[in-house]
Amino acid sequence: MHVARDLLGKRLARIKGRMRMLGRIVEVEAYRGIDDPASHAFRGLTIRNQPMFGQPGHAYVYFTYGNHYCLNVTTEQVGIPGAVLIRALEPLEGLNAMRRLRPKVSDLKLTNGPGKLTKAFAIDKSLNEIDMTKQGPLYILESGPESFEIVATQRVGIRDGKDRMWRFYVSGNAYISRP
DNA sequence: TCGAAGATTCTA
DNA sequence: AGAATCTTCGAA
Repeated sequence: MHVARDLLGKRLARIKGRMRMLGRIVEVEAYRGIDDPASHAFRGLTIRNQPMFGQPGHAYVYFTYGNHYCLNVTTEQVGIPGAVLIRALEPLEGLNAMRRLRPKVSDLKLTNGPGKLTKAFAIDKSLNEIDMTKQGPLYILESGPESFEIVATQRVGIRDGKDRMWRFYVSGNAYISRP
């Protein structure tokens, strides 16, 4: 599947006019509720994790380490927390805009991490809770038939919950955050 | 109200 | 290997 970003480029890194960015989802991680100690929802509902308890198919964007936004897509029915963290994309369209937003970085490193791809796609908390199942500023697209192997590993950057193999990536893809 | 940690990234 | 950087959370 793909992530699409449509923006009107109002002096955003000097991008003018209508701009569209597209990336293929090549790495994700799953997060759940009170049964998942690595999840933001582990200790119940808070202001930050509210979207995780909301409608499925919506964006959950959070800010971390004082610098970075991370993009999740919610997965479960209302009242049941769950989300998928988008960890890496393969850039497909709008490469020039991404290069503007992440200067001095090779194309391979444009979107190969959760904080990097939000920077390259100009995603911040203003897009929190947006419906990603419908065309709009940020949405998910079916990518048509593809053939690839999926690798499952431990999730990255967590303390607890390492026993779960809930990180998934496209085998051999060059845009993975780490091998 | 305050202290600590964090689903990270960049630089040395 | 270590700093940067600030929001969110939970305990006091």
